[in-house]
Amino acid sequence: MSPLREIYTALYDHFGPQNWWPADSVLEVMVGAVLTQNTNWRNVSRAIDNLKQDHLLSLNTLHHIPVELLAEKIRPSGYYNLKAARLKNLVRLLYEEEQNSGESDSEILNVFFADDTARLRDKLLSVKGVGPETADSILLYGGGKPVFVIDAYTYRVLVRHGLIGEEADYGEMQEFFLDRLDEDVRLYNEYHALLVCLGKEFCKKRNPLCEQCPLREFEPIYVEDPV
DNA sequence: TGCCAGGCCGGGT
DNA sequence: ACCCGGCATGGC
Repeated sequence: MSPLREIYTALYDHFGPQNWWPADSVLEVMVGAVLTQNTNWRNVSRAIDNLKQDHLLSLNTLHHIPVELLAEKIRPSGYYNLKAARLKNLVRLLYEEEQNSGESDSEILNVFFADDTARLRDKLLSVKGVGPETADSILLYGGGKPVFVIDAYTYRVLVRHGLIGEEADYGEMQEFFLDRLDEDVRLYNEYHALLVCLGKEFCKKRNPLCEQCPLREFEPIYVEDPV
């Protein structure tokens, strides 16, 4: 049995189902995916609350709001000038390319996601400020596509348990999972969420030994230069 | 108090 | 092809 399967079971038994993404709409998933870049979710949550309170969480509004004002609203999420521009870039892809000014957000987004996954990924990656993790999060958690999301925690877990080399890049890690797991959106969803859950509690940069971690039985190796 | 957080881009070598 | 600094708030 693949260690990936056993690791999943251990995480699931320890943390239980995560039912990601924490959002009320597909658009909120996409906005959250940008705002959470290298940022604690607590701060992202505040920024999204600001947008909701001011009724700014719609494609039309986000498209027309001045970028400076948007930046002010998402301030708690950090890198706010950068992220405001990135959100505008992403919304422009959805709002203008789909040319559906008369339709609702959900209709526009349904049309957007009704496309080949690989082509969707390319479209998302063409947006300045959307990299592989943000694109894949949007595909999996927003569009329900069978894509495995890799992040810094995933990298740490794989390296610290000797499953992959330190030089592994995003694509190699993604391939590592896809080669060893059945194609299953539900599984991909829970697996990444569980890895993040694990990371927040047990796999931060400074505690490479993870002695209390639910994965301590899976041949953890000491990493001299903590990744 | 410094380090860290669910990255990504652009410039330099 | 790498490597690195910049981006920025809030929690512990």
